[in-house]
Amino acid sequence: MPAADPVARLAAELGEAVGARLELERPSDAAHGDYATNAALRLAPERRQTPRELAEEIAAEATTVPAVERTEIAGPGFVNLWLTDAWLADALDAIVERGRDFGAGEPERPERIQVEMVSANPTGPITVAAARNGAYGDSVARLLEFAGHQVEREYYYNDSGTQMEKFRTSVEARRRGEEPPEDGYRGEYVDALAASDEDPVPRMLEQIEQTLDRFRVHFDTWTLQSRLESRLDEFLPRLDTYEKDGAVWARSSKYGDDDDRVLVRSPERGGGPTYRAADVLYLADKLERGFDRAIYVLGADHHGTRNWYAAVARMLGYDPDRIEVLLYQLVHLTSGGQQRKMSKRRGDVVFLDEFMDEVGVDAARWYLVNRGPDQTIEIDVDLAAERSQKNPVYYVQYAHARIAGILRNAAAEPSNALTPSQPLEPEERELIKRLLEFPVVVAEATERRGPQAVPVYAIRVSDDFHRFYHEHRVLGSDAEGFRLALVRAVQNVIARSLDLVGVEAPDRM
RNA sequence: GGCCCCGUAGCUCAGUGGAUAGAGCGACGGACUUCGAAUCCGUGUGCGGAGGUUCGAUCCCUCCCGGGGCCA
Repeated sequence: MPAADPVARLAAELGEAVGARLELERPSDAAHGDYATNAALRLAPERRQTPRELAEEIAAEATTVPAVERTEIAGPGFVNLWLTDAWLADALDAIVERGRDFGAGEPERPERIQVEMVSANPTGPITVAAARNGAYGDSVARLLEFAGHQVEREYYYNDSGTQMEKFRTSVEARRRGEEPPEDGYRGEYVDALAASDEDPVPRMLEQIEQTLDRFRVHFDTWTLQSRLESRLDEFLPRLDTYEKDGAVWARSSKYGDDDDRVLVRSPERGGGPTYRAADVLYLADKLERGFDRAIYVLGADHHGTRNWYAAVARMLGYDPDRIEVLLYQLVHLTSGGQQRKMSKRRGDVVFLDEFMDEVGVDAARWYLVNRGPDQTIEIDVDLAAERSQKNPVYYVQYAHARIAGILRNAAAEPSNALTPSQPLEPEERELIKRLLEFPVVVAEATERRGPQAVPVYAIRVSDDFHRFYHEHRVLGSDAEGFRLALVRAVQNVIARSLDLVGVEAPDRM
């Protein structure tokens, strides 16, 4: 736990007084105090005491800590704690002190991490499905950076496979005024590419990069599959392989995969390396480049590759824990209550650019990372496009803009120093405690690779802020200086939360 | 047939061992002479089913039912 986290410090202090490590959580019901601990329930068996007895002892010890105003034992053995206003005011100071870095991690050993994402072959514009990959992967990357790691984002694509051939053939067919082949690519973008004589692949890549830049996903490196393929001969001897039916197989089942896999096709089948061979080379390439950890962000249809990658890592003598495969489920769009088709083949797929045109970049990012990766997303495009109170992304942004408004109107020097309200108003206490959750929220979101916790949290902060704002004035109040510090801290946390999921925090709306 | 994901309010979804399970949308009613009403306040229904582990299960385990996906 970072030392800058006041709650963690308090938990440590209490733990010392009690003689055991304990955790504090915010009870769902305010009647149960500011914080509560279940330490008595956890420790009762090993201490051979009843939970209630132990809770009595813990509660008694806890009152020796200055921050604790009073305690209460409840339920089967919870210890509920009420904290002094002074502690909460100090905690706010600590938050303000960190500024926009409040909640940032300080890992003992920062890692160098590669996040490879999107990686759609340049046979067409980025789709909404691929955009979920980018929204998810980029948010995980931002979280890891905020946690103190060094992150590089990479886009990998196959510039030489059969799909690329098919793509080029399709464009060429259009240039001759013909229909693309049966299983080829079609659609307005193919016609547009056919209108010029240039190689369509670089142009497509350029368009993809532009789209993703607009989506605020920026890549450090772009890697071509063809660059790796030349190294196959170098790597085959390092793998556990055998020949069967004229093909070269990896004995991956021995290393945890479900089956053995073909690396080089038999001469009758063309004799070339399979995409699995490219997987091997790419995985080795990543780890050779010195990343402590290589994260793959893949659609759930690739779930079978998890065991395969781990097997490859083992075969090559790498720690498989350095490889991480993050999977996410599909995206469906609905508008007017109707589900939109998402088939690429039929050409009725929704492209990310259209989606952003329709709902805006902020809403696009928000709605694509708003749900857990394991959850199939259904986005109501009509709602997402609505710039109103109905739309949570604007609800959060509005809280930020409202605060910016207060700060604009504030005099250079507050009318008084950081004198808190006496006593603290309930809305102020709630708001401070909410801000104090932030380091835990981001740490867990990072650990679980679950960025959806961040927007969910941002809504709660905004809730608490709007309620505070409605009840109390900042400017001209007896606690003006204190409240200015409070709302500035809220603004910082909202801005950071939004930034972690790639959404802007406007000062005006 | 094997594997993966999901099943929580009318709808879309949060909630990965704690107390009386939350939010948005949809519905209805109320609040602006004051820092931005894109705001606030109020009104309702729910953990697919059956066992098990645990002081305690929406959460972990097993089986069943239902939806989606991948492979064969």
